[in-house]
This record gives sequence, C-alpha cells and structure tokens, in this order.
Amino acid sequence: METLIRKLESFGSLTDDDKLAIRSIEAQERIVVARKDIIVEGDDPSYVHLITSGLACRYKLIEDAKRQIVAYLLPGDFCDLHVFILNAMDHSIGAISGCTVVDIPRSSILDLLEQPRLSRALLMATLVDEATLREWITNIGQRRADERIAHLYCELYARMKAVGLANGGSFELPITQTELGDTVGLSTVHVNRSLQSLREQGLIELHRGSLQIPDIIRLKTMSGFKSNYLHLADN
Amino acid sequence: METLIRKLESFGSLTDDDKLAIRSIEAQERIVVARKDIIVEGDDPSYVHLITSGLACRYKLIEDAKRQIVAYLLPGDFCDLHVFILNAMDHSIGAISGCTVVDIPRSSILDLLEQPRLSRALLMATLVDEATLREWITNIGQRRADERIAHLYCELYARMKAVGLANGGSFELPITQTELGDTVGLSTVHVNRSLQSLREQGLIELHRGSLQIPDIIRLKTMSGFKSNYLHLADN
DNA sequence: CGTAAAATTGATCTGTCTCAACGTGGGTGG
DNA sequence: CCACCCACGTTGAGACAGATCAATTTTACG
Repeated sequence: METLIRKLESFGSLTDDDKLAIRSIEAQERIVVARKDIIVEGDDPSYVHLITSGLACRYKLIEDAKRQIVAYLLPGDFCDLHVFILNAMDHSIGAISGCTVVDIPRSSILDLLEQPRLSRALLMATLVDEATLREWITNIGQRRADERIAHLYCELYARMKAVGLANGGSFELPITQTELGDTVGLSTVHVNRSLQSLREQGLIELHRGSLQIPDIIRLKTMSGFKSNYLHLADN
Repeated sequence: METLIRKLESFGSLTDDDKLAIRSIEAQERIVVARKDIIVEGDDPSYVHLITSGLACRYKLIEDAKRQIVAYLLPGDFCDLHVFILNAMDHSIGAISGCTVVDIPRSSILDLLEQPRLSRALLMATLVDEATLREWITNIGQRRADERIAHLYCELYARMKAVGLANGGSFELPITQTELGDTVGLSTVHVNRSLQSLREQGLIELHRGSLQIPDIIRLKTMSGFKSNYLHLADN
C-alpha cells in the first residue's frame, strides 16, 4: 500500500489520517506470474485491483488476433477503479513481469472516497490516465516509429522515477519487442530496427530487461516529449 | 441544457429534482463561429464549458505543424470537466461547425455534484470518454485506413443517435477531409482515396456535410465496431 | 461572379509490413 | 552439468499501404 500512498502524494500532500485510512485496508495480496492475465473481460467486479509490484498492461484484442496495449500499470496503479461505475470491463489486464496484486473490496474503496483529500487524489489519478491516453493517440497518430518508442520510454521513465523505481537514468523494463509493437502500432520487425537506430544514435541502452537512458534531454527532444500531462511534482 | 439531460439520462434515469437542478443553472450562452477555438491551453478555469449545439473537437498540436484530434464533442458534452481538478488544459477545443456553448461557473457544477445521481452520471460520462480514448488508440494502432474511418463513422452515428441528432441512417457531419486525417492519423490525400473506396462499396454516402449510412450492420462489420464501450442504452 | 477553401487526381517515393530464415541466451529436464 | 529447447531477437528481401508533391477541379460563399 506504500506505493499507492507514494503515488497519491505526488499529486498533493496527504494527512496522517489519509495515510492511516489507506494502510488499514484489509486486503488479500496475491502473486501473478509473468505473462498471465490479472483480470479478464467479465471478471467479478466486487473487488478493485491494485498493482503493488511488477509491471502490467491494459490491452484490447480485436479479431482474436491483433492486440493493442492501451496502458502500462506500475506499482500504485489501480487496474479498474472504473468498474465501480461501469460494471463491465471492456478490456483485460495482463502481467508483463511477475506482479503482486491486492484485491480490495468495493466497500473499502467507498471508505477511502469519504476522505476529501483522497477522493480528490483518486479523481486526479483518473484524469491523468485520461490525459495519458490522449497523449498516446497523438503519439501513434503523428509520430514516426523511432519517435513513438522514444516518447513511450520518456513517459515510462518519468513514471518510474515518480514511484522510486528508477535510479540514475535507468530502470527495469522487461517488455518484449512484440509487446512494444502492440503498444505503438508497429510490427515486431520494425520495432527491432527502430530500436537499433535508437541504440546507434546513443539514445538508449538495453540489456536484459533494463533500459538505460544516457541523456534524457536528448531523448525528450527527439520525441517531442513534454511531461506536463502526467502532472507529476518533480520533472 | 436539455441536451445535457438527454445525455445523462442515457446512462440511467434522473429524478425531477435532478432535472430541475440542471435547468436552474444560471449560465451565459455564447455562439462560437465555425473553425474558431472555444478554449485554448491556459484559459481561465473558473468556468466549465458545455456544448449545447454544433460539433466541436478536442485537439493537440505538436511542433506547431501537426495536429491530432483526440475527441469530438457533441451537444450535451462537457469540454473540460477535468480542469476542475487539474487546473491546466493540456490541449485546446475548437468548433468544427458553428456552436453554442454555455459557460457554467464552477460553483454550479459543485451544486450538481451534490446530487448523487447526477454526480454518478457525470462520473460515468468521464469514464465513457476514457473508454472511447482507448478505442481510438486501438483504431489508429491496429486498423487500415478505410476501417479507421468507418469505425469513427460508426461511433459518431451511435453518439448522434443517442442525442437525437440522427434520423434514419443519416446525420450532419461537417468534417473536412483534413480534419478526418488529423483524427485517424492519415494524410488528406489518403483519406480522400479511402472515402472513395467506402463510397464505391456502397458503405457510405456523403453530400455537403451530411453522412448517410445505408447499411449500418455492414459498416460495423467491416470496421470491427462494437458499441459496448459507449455504454449507451439503445443500440 | 469571383475567390478561397475543400475535394480530387496523378505520379512518385518511402516507411512500414510480411514472410521467412537464422541466431542467441537463459531455463529446464535428464 | 550438459544438451536441448523455446521464446525472443535479428537479418534480408520483396511487397504494399500510405505519404508527399504538385496540379486541377469542384464547391461554398460573400
């Protein structure tokens, strides 16, 4: 739950009461193996799911064959705060790396929403998600292959840093090239070649699921990344 | 304000009190000429803006040259319910056709949110917006040019019908081919050719800003459109 | 009517996809 | 501890969707 607190605090300070309310949630923690689904369309909506460690993604399938990843979920992110209202998942959540997930009963969430500061922070998190989706549309719609990937990397770096998972210019990112392609709307082959180009330009270094960004300014410039939409305190 | 009521009712019934609360909002109405901006990044956030007639779009500019449209706004849609929390627009809203817009003071919105049914309906509208953004990402990321356009048309048709602006299979859609391209991530020339293809196949008919869909089932099938993400009562 | 915006057309170029093969490294069972 | 295996990454060649450039026609509108 500390990751959640950390995230919400990046949107504005919380009182000790607020933190206590979060820490006192009774919730089951479970472990999800890498590449397994955490939630599938039509799962029991009586629990809300929070990622506490690992990396997950939100995705849609079309025609059983093509897949589009529409979001990455980091520790502290909710999978389905909206199921609350909508009662139906129109997509699934899959674990990229091994994840720990807590299943929180709806009632506990309702309790949290009683605290004005918390409900505001949660609403803010939802709005940032929305702004991120708009940014992704722009990314896929307007940028070239290498720029798209670079932009995604800048975003993930900023978010990882915000939850304390980046040290220096590097962080763990065990994303497959196929998954990258499903994220930015490119074929695996072309992702591979674009990554090579980024590496040759010295913009990124990748070794075994770990991404190193030697010069973040340069990566931001070439991809047109502006972090304002994430509404993070620093950076 | 009747369009707003109509829209919110498509998410669940409202009481007479709810409707009264909406009708009694004191708000300035203003007219915006076609192709003019309604809100620009960094505008005064003390008012929230509601479209009451006409068609508008939400867009982002990158490098001053490229533009991505990330949403269409129909009568009954709010432009910026989120500015409330985030205090900063990270994009602009432009009128496609001539529009009427009401500027609602923040305080009136806060009053509305007091009514549980209304606040739930407004939250639901936000979540539908989010689901729509995910669908757009999938559309641009995974589909071919003609499918993208067809999918967009299916969505707009469903939404227009929900606010009573479609009769039979046709509705007013004064969108330029350039704007279409900025929406689905294609060049103007290619949009033109894709439209010709759709017309030749008898899937659509366009004359002077009016779109006619002779066989909606066929258009939905070819574009993979499933309306569930819009969470509309009918259709 | 005249003019500017929008739509259309043709020709050419290129980014990205597809197919198909091959390399590689880390995990697993014998 | 080795050998195999399988998922993942890499490479090459050819095809094609879509971009770009540059006119030209049509439409909307004052």
